Amino acid sequence: MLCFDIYAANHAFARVYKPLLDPLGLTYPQFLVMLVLWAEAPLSVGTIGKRLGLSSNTLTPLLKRLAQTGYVTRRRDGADERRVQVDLTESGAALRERADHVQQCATRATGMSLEDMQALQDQLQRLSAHLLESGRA
Amino acid sequence: MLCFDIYAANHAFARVYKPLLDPLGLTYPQFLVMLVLWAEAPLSVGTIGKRLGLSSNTLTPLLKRLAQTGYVTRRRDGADERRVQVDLTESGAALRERADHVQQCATRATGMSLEDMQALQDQLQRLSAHLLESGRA
DNA sequence: TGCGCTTAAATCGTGTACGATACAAAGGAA
DNA sequence: TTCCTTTGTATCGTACACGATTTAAGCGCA
Repeated sequence: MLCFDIYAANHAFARVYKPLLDPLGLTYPQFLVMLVLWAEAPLSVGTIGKRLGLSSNTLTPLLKRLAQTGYVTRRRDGADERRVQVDLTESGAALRERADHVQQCATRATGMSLEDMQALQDQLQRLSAHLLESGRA
Repeated sequence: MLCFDIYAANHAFARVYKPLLDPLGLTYPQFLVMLVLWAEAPLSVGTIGKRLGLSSNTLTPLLKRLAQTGYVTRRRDGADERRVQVDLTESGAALRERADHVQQCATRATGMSLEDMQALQDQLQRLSAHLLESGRA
């Protein structure tokens, strides 16, 4: 079963990342949120959720922990008081360099060439698109 | 990032399976455990864990829920009282037919040919093996 | 026989995930 | 304006996932 192998690969990645992320004070999902913010910040809770496929019920407590750790700030958008803008702190932005090293370690751990990795990513993206599409039908 | 795409694909699968599994009274992880048991039963808690990469701290409550639903039984192994043998009930074994239909729906939802799917599974299995290997080094 | 080491489950605390719901702010129609 | 609907977060309850610890059952060896 394909779902089985993806489940296993996801676990395997989480296990590779955990010892690398522990010194940074990040969990694996928190790291994924930071990846999104390093690419573009500030972002609203909802926008982060769209990028990761998560909703506020998961993100709100996660972001509160990131804020408590001191990597992000959360404040109401002045223009639209419904929105909460999440931004990087200086400390959160500075973490990016150390995170790059984490990525390199993780990439090495896959044992794959960059071309194979890119091909696999393309396949997975097509797969996800198909699965989500069929969910709406 | 590859980890990102695998994370997304795993979520996408969970979302496809949820509406299919709800009528069966199973969650996605519970379904994975049932897959293992349908392939071979009875099995000890530890053996199920090896197949799925989970330990007793996750499996014990999950198996208790499966037992409460009436799909499995849990009893101490007479030969080795440390072990708990998990076996299918009549109802749990009978569920297999309905589950086959779920698998067909999910397979269709991938939008992939059987050959492509097999190739992707092989890649993922090699990837997981590499990741787990590098974790021990 | 007895002592210690290992192994198998269970338990505990923390942190995701998610459906359902609540609630306040925004935006529109009468 | 007033009401109604939509939108963006937050909250609640249930169910994984996992590190750390606990407990009990084998097992080995002096």
